[in-house]
Amino acid sequence: MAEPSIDWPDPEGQEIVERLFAADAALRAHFEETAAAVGLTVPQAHTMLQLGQPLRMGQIAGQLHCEPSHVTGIADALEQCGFLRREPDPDDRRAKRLVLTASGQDLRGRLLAYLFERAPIISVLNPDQRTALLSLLRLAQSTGGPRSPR
Amino acid sequence: MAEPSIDWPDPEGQEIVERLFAADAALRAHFEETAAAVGLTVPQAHTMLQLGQPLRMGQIAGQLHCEPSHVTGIADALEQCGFLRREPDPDDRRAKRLVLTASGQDLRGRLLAYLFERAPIISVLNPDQRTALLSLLRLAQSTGGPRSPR
DNA sequence: GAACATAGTTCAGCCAGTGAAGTATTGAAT
DNA sequence: ATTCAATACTTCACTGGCTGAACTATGTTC
Repeated sequence: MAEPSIDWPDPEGQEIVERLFAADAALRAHFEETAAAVGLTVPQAHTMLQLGQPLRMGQIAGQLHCEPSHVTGIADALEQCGFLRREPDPDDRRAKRLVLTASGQDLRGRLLAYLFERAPIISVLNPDQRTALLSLLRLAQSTGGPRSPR
Repeated sequence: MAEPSIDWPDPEGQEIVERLFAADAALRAHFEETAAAVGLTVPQAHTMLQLGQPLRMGQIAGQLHCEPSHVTGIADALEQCGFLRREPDPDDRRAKRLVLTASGQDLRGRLLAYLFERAPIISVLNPDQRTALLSLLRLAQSTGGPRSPR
C-alpha cells in the first residue's frame, strides 16, 4: 500500500494490512500478466477459469461478483474468439450455458499452467510455512471475514 | 475468489490464493465503507491517508501506483472540499506540495479511527496469531514479493 | 544559453462495471 | 387455461477510475 508511515495506532496491525494488500497486489499483477500473456482481459480470464464445466451466465456473474449484464459482453468477446459457445440450458430455456470449445479448453489449460507455475508469494514458502499460513488465514476468516455483514 | 472448484494442480496453494483474495476483498470493502462514511471516494481516502505530512503530488502518484495526471483530479476535489491546500514546494517551484488544512486533519483522524477500530481479519486474531501471520507474510514477501520486477 | 529533463495540468479516450428497460420463458395462483 | 409475477439474458446509456499524449513552467547540464 504505502511504504512510508501512516500514523496508525497499531503498527503491527498496520503492517499486516499493508502486507495483505501487497500480497494481493502481487497476485493481481500476476493474474493480469497471465491474462495478457494469452491475450485476454482480466474478467475474460476469470470467466475462462470458471468454465472447468459448463455454467449458466448467471452463475458466472455470481462468481465474478458482478451484474449479469456485464457477463454478456465478456461472453460475446470470448464467443467471438471461438473459446466458448452459448448453448441453451436443457432445464430452462431462458438460460444459456457457456461451454468451452476445444480451443477454449486449450487456452484454459495454458492459463492455469502459467498462473500456477509462476505464482508469487506462495511459491516462496516451504510446505510447513504454507500450511501455517493457510491455517492462520482460515482462522482469520472464520469470523466476520469475507462474509462480513453489510 | 470463487467458491466452487477450479481444477488447480495444487489445492493448498489454490486455497491460500483464494483466501488471500478473500482477505483483501474484505479489507477493500472495509476501506470503501470507511471512505464512504466520511464522504470520500476510495482514491481520495487513500490520498488523505498518505498526507500525514505534506507530500508532493508526484510522491502521491507513486504511492497510489497511478499516473500523476490522475492525482490532479483527486487533489482538485479534496482542495475544493477544503481538506487540503496546494502549496509550492520551497525546493522546486515546479512541484506542489499537498498540505492538509485543519478540517483535513480532522477528517484524516476520523478516517484512521474508523479504519482501525473495525478492521476485519486482524481483529479476529489474538496477539500470538497476529505475530505469526505477520512473520509469514514478511517471509513470503522477502523474495519476489510486492516489488516484483515489471 | 540551448537542449533536455521533470512536475504538474488538461484533455480525449479506454475499460470495468452499474442500473434500467426490454424480450423470452418459467412457475404459481386463480 | 389464463393471468401475473419472477427469472435469465440482452441492450443501452451512463459513471468512475485510470491512462497517455500534448502543453506550460521550471530546473539542470553542457
